[in-house]
Order: sequence, then C-alpha cells, then structure tokens
Amino acid sequence: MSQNVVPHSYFLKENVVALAKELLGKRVVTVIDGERVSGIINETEAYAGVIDKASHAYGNRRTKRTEIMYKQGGHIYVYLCYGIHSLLNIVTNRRDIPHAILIRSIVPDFGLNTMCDRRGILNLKNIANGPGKVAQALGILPQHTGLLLGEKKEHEIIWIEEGISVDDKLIEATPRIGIDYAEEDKHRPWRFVIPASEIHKKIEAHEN
DNA sequence: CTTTAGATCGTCT
DNA sequence: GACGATCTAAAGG
Repeated sequence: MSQNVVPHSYFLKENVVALAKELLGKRVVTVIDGERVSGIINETEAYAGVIDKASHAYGNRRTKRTEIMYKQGGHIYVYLCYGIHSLLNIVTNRRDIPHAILIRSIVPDFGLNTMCDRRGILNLKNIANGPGKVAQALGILPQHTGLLLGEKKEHEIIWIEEGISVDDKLIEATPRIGIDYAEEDKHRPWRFVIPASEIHKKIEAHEN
C-alpha cells in the first residue's frame, strides 16, 4: 500500500523553489491517533531561509523555534500561527541551510471521515484547502516538529508518496500569502497552485 | 458574492 | 507588550 515512498533524502535538494513546485501532486500520509489519512498536495510555498525576508530564518536567525530549520532536509516544522492554527512545513536542503516548504492545501484521498471529525462537519470541498486546515485534517500539531519523514515516533508517522503526475501547464505561480512585512521579497512568485478540480480528475481516473 | 471582526497564545523584542 | 506563513461566522450587497 505504501509503494512509491519519497525518501527524506529527496528533501536535501538545494533549490527550495523548484522543490516546492515538484511537491505538487505528491501525497502526504499521516498515521496519528491510529488513524491513517492522506491527500494530494495542490498548493505550496517556498521559504528561502537566510536571504528571504518572509522566512522565519531570515538573516540567519537562530532561536529555539527556528532551530529545526537548520537540520537537514526531510524534517517537519510545525508553526503555531495566530495562537490557533498549526502550519505544516517540510525543511529542505542540507544541514545549516534553513529552507522550508509550507504545505498550504491538499485534496483528501483517504480517511475522509477522520478528517471531517477532526475539522468538524463542513463542506467537503473546503476540508483541507488552507494551511491551518491541512494540519488539522492530518492531525498535525506543533509537538510534531522534529519528526523525520518516514520515521515512526510514538506510534505516529508522516511520509510523502509520489502520488500523481501533474501537467506543468496547470501550475500557477503567485506571490506568497500573508507576508506583507517581507518588503522586496513579498512579490516573489514562490507560491505554487494547481486547481483542486484537476486533482480530482486524476484521482477518479486512477480509481477506475 | 464580499467584507469584517474576533478568537487566542507562543515567540521574540 | 505586540504580533503573526489563519479561519470562521456573521452581516451586508
């Protein structure tokens, strides 16, 4: 069932922007609280560390919170935003290069019931289309910071699978969301999106 | 459909 | 002490 797992070494790649784009179409899987759920990634943002004013690690900022970003690629960084929302990031690049990719949206393809329970009943279409919703649907919390992709810890595990192929022409690149403070870096087109409808087509075609 | 306000707390200044 | 890599409900058009 879990063939085509992407090894965490995949996230050692240097180009975080290219990597964020490549993540589209891949599948995130979690087993947390004994519940397995997964979804196809359809929106990401790249955060280019030291040189990127939108990044928590801008200017080589090293604090207790950002320390995880300086580990090798493939680690999980979960940021608590507005005191309420957990945001799921994957650290990339080699040790001491604090790059990260924010997963902003997934199209659920397994464990819909569990996701609905975790989120509270809502429009199925909007169950994981936003960074806070993604983490909540997957059962991810700030305490999961430090997990390495594919490595089980206390019966909890998160990994990435190849998922589905995506047509490059469907990918839209836009400025990142919610980073007005980032001055000249706020316009960089480092957010990548595929319409959820396109993912649905692929998922259905695959099942038939 | 769009706009707006309120929730809520760890982190850094 | 201020402020977020956000979401929702409610109110208005």
